[in-house]
Amino acid sequence: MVSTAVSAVVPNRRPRIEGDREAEILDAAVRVPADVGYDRLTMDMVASEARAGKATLYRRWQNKAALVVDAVSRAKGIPSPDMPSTGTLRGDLLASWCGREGWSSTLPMSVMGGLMTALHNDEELGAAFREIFSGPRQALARRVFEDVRDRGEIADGVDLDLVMSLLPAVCVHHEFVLNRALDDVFVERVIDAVVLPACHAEQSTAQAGVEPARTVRTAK
Amino acid sequence: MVSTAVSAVVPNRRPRIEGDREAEILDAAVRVPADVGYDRLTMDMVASEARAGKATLYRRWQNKAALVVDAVSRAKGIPSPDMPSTGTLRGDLLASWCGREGWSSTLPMSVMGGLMTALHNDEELGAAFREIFSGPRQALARRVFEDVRDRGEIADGVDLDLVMSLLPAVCVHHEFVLNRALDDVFVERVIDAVVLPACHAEQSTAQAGVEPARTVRTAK
Amino acid sequence: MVSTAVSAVVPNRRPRIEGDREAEILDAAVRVPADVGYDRLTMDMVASEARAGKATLYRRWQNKAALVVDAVSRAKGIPSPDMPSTGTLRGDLLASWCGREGWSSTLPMSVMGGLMTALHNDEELGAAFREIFSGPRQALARRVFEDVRDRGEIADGVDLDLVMSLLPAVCVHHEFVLNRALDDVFVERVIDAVVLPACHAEQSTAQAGVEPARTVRTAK
Amino acid sequence: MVSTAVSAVVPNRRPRIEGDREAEILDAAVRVPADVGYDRLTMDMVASEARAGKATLYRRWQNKAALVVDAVSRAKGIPSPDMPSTGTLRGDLLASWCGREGWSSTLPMSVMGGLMTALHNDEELGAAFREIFSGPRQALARRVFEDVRDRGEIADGVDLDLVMSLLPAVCVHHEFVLNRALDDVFVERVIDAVVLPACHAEQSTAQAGVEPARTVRTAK
DNA sequence: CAATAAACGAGACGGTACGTCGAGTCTTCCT
DNA sequence: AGGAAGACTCGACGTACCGTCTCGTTTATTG
Repeated sequence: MVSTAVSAVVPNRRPRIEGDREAEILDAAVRVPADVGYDRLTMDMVASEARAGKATLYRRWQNKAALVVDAVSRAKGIPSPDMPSTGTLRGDLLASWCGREGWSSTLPMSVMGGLMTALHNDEELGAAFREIFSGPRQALARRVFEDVRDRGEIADGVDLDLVMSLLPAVCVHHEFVLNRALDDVFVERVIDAVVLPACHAEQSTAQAGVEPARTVRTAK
Repeated sequence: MVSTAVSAVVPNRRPRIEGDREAEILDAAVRVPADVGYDRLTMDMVASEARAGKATLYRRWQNKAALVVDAVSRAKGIPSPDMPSTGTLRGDLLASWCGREGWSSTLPMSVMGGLMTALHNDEELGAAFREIFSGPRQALARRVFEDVRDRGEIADGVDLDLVMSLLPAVCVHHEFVLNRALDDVFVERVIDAVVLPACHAEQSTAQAGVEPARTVRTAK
Repeated sequence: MVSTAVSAVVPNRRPRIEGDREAEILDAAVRVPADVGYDRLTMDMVASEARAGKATLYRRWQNKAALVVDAVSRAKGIPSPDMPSTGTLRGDLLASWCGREGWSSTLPMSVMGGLMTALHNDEELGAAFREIFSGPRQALARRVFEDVRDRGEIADGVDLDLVMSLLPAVCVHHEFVLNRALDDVFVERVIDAVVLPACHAEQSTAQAGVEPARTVRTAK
Repeated sequence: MVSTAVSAVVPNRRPRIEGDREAEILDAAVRVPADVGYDRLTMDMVASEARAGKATLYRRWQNKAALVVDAVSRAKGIPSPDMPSTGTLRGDLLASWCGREGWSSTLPMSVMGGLMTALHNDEELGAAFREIFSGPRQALARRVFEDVRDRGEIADGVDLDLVMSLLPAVCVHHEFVLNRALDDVFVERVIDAVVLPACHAEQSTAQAGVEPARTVRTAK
């Protein structure tokens, strides 16, 4: 479990100024690896950058990965939930994904890449990451998409979880698998060519009549 | 550059059975980490599993990541290029993604997660990975999609590269970011709800008249 | 300088029961390490054993070694100066060294071994130790030996300081260097075979005529 | 167990030049702490002085103490067993204890003080120390004393082990407990005033008739 | 009796060294 | 000659303990 969660749940005996030092350390942790990347980042670097003892680091975070997850989450900030609607799904997506505040500006994208290993090896850490980092972002996205559906812009029967994940999925793939730079132009194209069509598609099982999937699957 | 390329281009001094030992080592490398994941895999493990000296490993591969990339590529195998067309895009996709031979069966998905770090930190390695692993798969997919387009099943103006990447993108995101298991049912749903709609969408810039993106972007 | 001196000299602002708490802590310090030895003893152990804060410990003693020196001194107790004479040197030595009250019963001999390091590295601490621990014992011994000499049992010209130190020296060597258990039988043998002969020896420089040390020393 | 013993007993699979690197490291270990003392000496210091990895140190020695014991033993050297007899016990003792080659020159006396802790806490290490360091010295001394006894210079019934230990005992006590510098003059005085009288004393149980120890011990 | 200020318990903190582990290199021996 | 075996350097990891510091909380003396 990551510290943020812990300090929120467990009422520490001595509240202290509460999270004071923690914040400084996380800042330092983000400051340091901006240029080095996750696994060239050492705990000693963070410690000396924050003028902290390593013991202090390990008292609050179980290990390096946990600290970095926390630091990255803080650095990216939780997207402001009071994002004003632009009236259309297209507008909302562009607003939240493009520009200085958008996903593209996720400064430590390289750091996230480095975390993949740890996130997959340590189930608990992965859970913390999804809770702290992905969670709020998904919640925000879901709210946006629900609003839009309620306004009738999304066809009935469309799997909200799926369409919601399209933009992140394509962007992550673009960045990590294809190793291509992400820019606003690309994001816009994806929205127009993928997300909106998926939202407007008739019920996704409509084509079942054309050709049953059974055939293929039984073939294997 | 990774060994496969090297050993293909450079005529090894000692002809030997040619690549014989290499294959054994790669097999060992896949055998070992099936359960441990990339960074719990050590070179010593591979060496002793293959009954080889570490020096031998480093003689053929520049480092651990290069070896694992090679091993994973071999293990997954290059998809057979002579996949018969089923007559529809939907059928072709289901055929190549589902079942025992499909993406879902990519055994060392956990290993790939571990490689992310290395792929991002080492540009050369990333290139090798994309060439050896992604390359053939993308080429195959491209051939399929081009065939389909030539048969008229994909609207004009659709960005082939983009729609081609949709299925992998969503699957990778599902597995790595959401940490959910991939199965044939999910793949089928994605095909129906995302890929096909994107293929049938009218020219992706058509909606520009409805509402110019400019407006929104300037708004932020 | 060690606390005992300090607290005696400086009139504490708040008189309190005066030294009350100090005694409790020293007792705790002796209680704890009975089985662990000096450097497996931690200040936290002492603190929690005494239900005291570490700050309290460091307010009274400069460091761990100072505390342990004090604790050991107290534990051993200062030998009662009113030891009755038995009429012979042999009797006095046996009386003060053997039995339950004797040196052999110096419970924290293992602790003393652990102090060696600190005593040698920290000159000030060593001085305090010699003053608090060795001092009173030497003074007592000196009084005994002087009495005995006055009674004529020790030859003139014998170096009192030297013969005084023989028994402690041999015992310490036995225990620490040879690592053999000390018991009353051994102490008695040393008295008879070493201490008494040295006391009865004619003037120790008498043999200088026999063979001058010069010869050898110049030889080097 | 300490490395010397190990490498002597266990026939290493690969003999190597045998002890090559080990010797270099021990030299470095002695070079470093000459001025700092045992516990200000760190493994990293030794490692970097010897241009060795810490892992190498820990592969050969179980811990810091074991390494230092080995290093000290080597540095002091095993006393040459072919010391020529001077014809008298007094001469032999002076020859072996005084001068540049003597005990006084035991350079790392401060280091030894630091080892006391470890020697007492770690039984195995203490045993190794006594075997490697004390052993040869005691053996040499025993040979000298036996020769002397055979020549008739030591009275019958004298406990050789005891008189043998007198000089070391008094010197160690002088140095460690009294914290006084050891010099040749002091050594000579001890020989004359303590060792020789003990050697010439009549059978050590002779005094039993004078006054039985029982009396005193029952008195307590 | 209430206010005040020192001393206190608790324990977080900076720092330093420990002992472990893995990557990648280098050496020795064997076949 | 080339490879297996494995020792080697390097450097990060996570732990332990020291001695300092900062909290709130007694506690005893004062007003």
